[in-house]
Amino acid sequence: MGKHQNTVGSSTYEKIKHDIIFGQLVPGSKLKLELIKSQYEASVSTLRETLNRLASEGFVLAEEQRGFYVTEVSQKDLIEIAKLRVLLECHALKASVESGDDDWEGNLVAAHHKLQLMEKKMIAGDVSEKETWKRYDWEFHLAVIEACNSKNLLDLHSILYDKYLRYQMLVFTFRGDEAAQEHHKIFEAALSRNGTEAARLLEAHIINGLEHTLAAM
Amino acid sequence: MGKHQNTVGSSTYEKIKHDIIFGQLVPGSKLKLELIKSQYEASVSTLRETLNRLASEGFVLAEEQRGFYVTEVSQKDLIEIAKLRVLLECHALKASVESGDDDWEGNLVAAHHKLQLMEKKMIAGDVSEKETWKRYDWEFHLAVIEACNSKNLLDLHSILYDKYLRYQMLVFTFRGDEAAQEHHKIFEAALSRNGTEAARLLEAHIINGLEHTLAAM
DNA sequence: GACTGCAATATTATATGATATTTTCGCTTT
DNA sequence: AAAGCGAAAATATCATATAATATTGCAGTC
Repeated sequence: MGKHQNTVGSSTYEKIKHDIIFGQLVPGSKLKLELIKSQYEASVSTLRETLNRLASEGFVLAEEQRGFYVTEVSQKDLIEIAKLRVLLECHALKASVESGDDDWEGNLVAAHHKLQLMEKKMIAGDVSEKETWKRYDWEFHLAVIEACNSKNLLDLHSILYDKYLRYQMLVFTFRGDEAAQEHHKIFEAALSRNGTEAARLLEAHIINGLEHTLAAM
Repeated sequence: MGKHQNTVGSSTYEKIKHDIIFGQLVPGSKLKLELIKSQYEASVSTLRETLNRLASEGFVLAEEQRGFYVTEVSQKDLIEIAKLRVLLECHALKASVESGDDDWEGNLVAAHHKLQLMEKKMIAGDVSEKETWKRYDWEFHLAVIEACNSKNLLDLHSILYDKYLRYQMLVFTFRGDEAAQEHHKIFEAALSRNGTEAARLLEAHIINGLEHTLAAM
């Protein structure tokens, strides 16, 4: 399954989104078209398409007739996002745990296993694979809620996750063993179909991450 | 405060979104660029910007290298949207009722009053101002939750409301007195700062609307 | 005779550079 | 200071060129 050929549009979308989330494009900075044109090797129109998409997802601010800006960050915004993530992700978790089938379980076990391996590496001091860790964390959280049976909910969650991630990357300090244990407990509760408990643990996990990030801002 | 001059981009965005919500553009139909170019009097680039925005909001499906389509409708999708609206709007309501100040109350009273007037008209048989009714309904629901203190939440809600509205318009049959009474009860509970009760009523209101719409599909 | 595979053609989407508007900013004048 | 006036810079829009997909028509095969 080769990754399918990319259009200029979709690959600049990925690149710019990535650069916003990982802090290469600093919050509040102006995205002058001529400037980023050379940086991302795409024409003005293509960039405008991309920036419009990112604007409606909330990563970019589009000011009518005066250009595009990387969305600002603030403690208030982070708190809002964390709370929304709790609301949506816990809701999805409960639904998912109730209706997940064997495929769901298999996927979840695999995702947890991979995440755990990566966490061990990072706890041991190897922080070189930040991006892979991020992907595994994402895949784990997605695997838990994937059986929630609502595409709309998963789509919203995906954007919230990325916004939350952006704040984590902003202050990047790995929470280490603590977060790993939380993941493990969520995993166990979900697998034993204890939705209420899993949701409680997930909420604590997100709020702990929030406080960790807030403290570092 | 005159409505500020519109760019071609933002006005075609409004128009196309409107035409999707109100059914002028039929679900599943292809949005061929050359065709809609003449229809909306904008260039291909401008249209692509617009369609990309609508795609990330979920009103349009963008299929890489094979164009844009009006998002399909389905009962499953409607149910998902209604459930999400319950989740987000009830949450926002409780927060709003807890922290709303005098301005919030004033706004809410005004919005409810206008909606009530319009509902009386419509119950009396005048269905000519569908669009105005829609706006007042929106303004009322927004007024209730506006003090929730989360821009992120309000933004998500706004899109969900429009998606829900699209289904209502699809089968348009006014629920009349029933809905009007529900609105009134929600209003009273919110004003008397009974968040739990107001949320319960709001949930019932949305679910009743859902069932009404499902039955008519 | 219907079906499959392939090549030529037409249609459509994507991407670009050029042009028209609008905003920004420094300079002058009051 | 504040307001008014350009020149410069940036954004918004467009028409066109390029690349991809869909369609059609024709051979060869079962």
